[in-house]
Amino acid sequence: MEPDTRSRILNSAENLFMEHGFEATTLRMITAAAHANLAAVNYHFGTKEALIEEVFRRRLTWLNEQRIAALDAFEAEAKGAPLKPRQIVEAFFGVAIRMAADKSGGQTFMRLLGRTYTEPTDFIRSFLAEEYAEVIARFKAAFFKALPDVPQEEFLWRFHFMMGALSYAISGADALRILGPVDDSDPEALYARLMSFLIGGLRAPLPALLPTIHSKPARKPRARRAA
Amino acid sequence: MEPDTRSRILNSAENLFMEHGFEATTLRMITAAAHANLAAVNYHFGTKEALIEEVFRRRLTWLNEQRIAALDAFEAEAKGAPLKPRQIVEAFFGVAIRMAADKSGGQTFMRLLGRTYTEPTDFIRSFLAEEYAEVIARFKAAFFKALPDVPQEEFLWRFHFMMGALSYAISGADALRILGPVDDSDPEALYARLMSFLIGGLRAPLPALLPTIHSKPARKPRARRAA
DNA sequence: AACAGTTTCAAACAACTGTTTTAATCATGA
DNA sequence: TCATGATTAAAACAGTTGTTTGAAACTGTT
Repeated sequence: MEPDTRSRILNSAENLFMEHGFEATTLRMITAAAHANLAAVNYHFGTKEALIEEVFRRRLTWLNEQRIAALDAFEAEAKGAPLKPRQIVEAFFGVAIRMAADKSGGQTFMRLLGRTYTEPTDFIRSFLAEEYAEVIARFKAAFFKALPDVPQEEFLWRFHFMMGALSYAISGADALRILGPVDDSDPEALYARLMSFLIGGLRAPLPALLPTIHSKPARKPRARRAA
Repeated sequence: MEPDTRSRILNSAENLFMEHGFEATTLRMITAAAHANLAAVNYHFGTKEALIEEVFRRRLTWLNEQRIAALDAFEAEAKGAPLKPRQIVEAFFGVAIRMAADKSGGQTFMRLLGRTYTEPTDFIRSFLAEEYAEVIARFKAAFFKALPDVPQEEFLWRFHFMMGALSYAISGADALRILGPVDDSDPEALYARLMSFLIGGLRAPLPALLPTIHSKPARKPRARRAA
C-alpha cells in the first residue's frame, strides 16, 4: 500500500463496508487490511461513525459536484429554456453510472452507496439527507420546469423509482446473477441500458386511477403521456 | 402477545431486522420484544442464522406461490397464446406490492425483503437464490414468450432494474422523504404508480448503441419499441 | 398420581466489540 | 543535537455478542 495511514484506512473501510456492511465490519478487520494499528482509526477519525461519514463524504461531495456541473452545462446551453428530460436524467444518473464504472475506487463506493440509501440507521440517513440537499433541490427544479404537467408528487415517486433502478444497476452484478448468467463487464452498455429504462419509466403514461390533482383536465385522462 | 413463543419471536425478529438490519439486531433485543427468554431463540431455531432464514421462508414461500398462481391464472386464460407484458408484470410485481400493503405482517416483511436483495452476506444470497429459483424460471419463460424480439440479456437487465424500482417503492417511505414530503399512505396509488413506471421502462426503446445480437434486423434500429 | 416429553428460565461461557491509555517511535525545524 | 509535535504501537478497558448449561416448570398420557 502506497498512501498514508489515513487514506489506507479509508480505502480498506470502503471495501469492507461494501462487502460486509457497516455493523459486520469491525475496526480490527479494517486496520488489519490497511496494515495499520487498531488505535489508528480512533486517532485519525475519532469514532467508527465518523469514519463511516468520511468514507462517504470523500467521494459523495465530488459526485454531487459533478452532477451539478453537468446540470449547469446543460442549462447554460439551453439559455433559459427547459431542458429535455433526457438531459436531466443524464446529468444525475449518467454521472453516477460513469463513476460506478471507475475501477479506481469509484466502483466500490457506488455499490456501497446504492445499498446505503435504504439503510435504516439514523445517523446515516440524516447524513445523506444533508449531503444531498443541494443537488436534490437543483434537480427537482430542473425536472419541474421540464415536465410542468406532471404532478409533483407523481414525479417524486418516479424519481425514487429511478434511484432504485440505479441502485440495482450499480450493485447489480451479484444480485443479478440470481436471474441468470449476464455480462456486466461493459460500463457503456450498462449506461445505455439504464438510460433507456429510466427514460421509459419517467415518461410513461400517468397512472389512470389517480386524480391528477393540479394539472389541467386532459382529453384522454387515462393514457396521457407524462411529458 | 397472543401466539406462541416461536411465532412471537419470528414477529419481533421481522420488525427488528427491518428496523436495524441483521447484524445490529441482537438476540436480546428480539427476545425482549417477544417477551421470551434469551435462550428461546437457540432452543426453537438453533442459531441466529437459522432464525433469519425462517423469518424469510415463512412469508417468501407464500409470496412466490401467489406469484406462480397469478401467472397460472393468466396463462390458463390465454390458452397458449403469449401473455401481455402488463399481465406478467402484474403477476410478479403486483402481487408483491399488494403484499407490501398488507398491514398484518406483510408490510414489514416486504420492506425487509427489498433491502435484502442487495445484501452481500453469503448465506442470505444463496438462500434467496434457492428460494427464488422456481419463480424466476417461470417468469423468464413467460417474458421471453411475450417479448420474443427482445434480446434475453437485455431483458434480464430490465427485470433487474424493475426489481430495484420495486425495492425502493416498498422500502420507500423513509428514503423518499429525502426528496421531499410525500404521501405513501395509499397502497392502491403506489400500485398504480409503480406499474406505470415499470411497464414504461420495460417497453422503452432498446438502447441504440448495443448490437442487438439475435433479433431480426429492424427497420429503425435506434428507436424501436421493446415490444 | 406418577410419568415422559416439551418448553422456559436464570446464569454463566468464551469470544469479540469500540474505545482509551500509556509509552515508544518518527519527523522536522531551531 | 535537542526539543517539539505528530504518529504508531501494544496492552488493557468495560461492555456486549451468540451460544450453552442444568435445573425448574409445564404439558398431556397412562
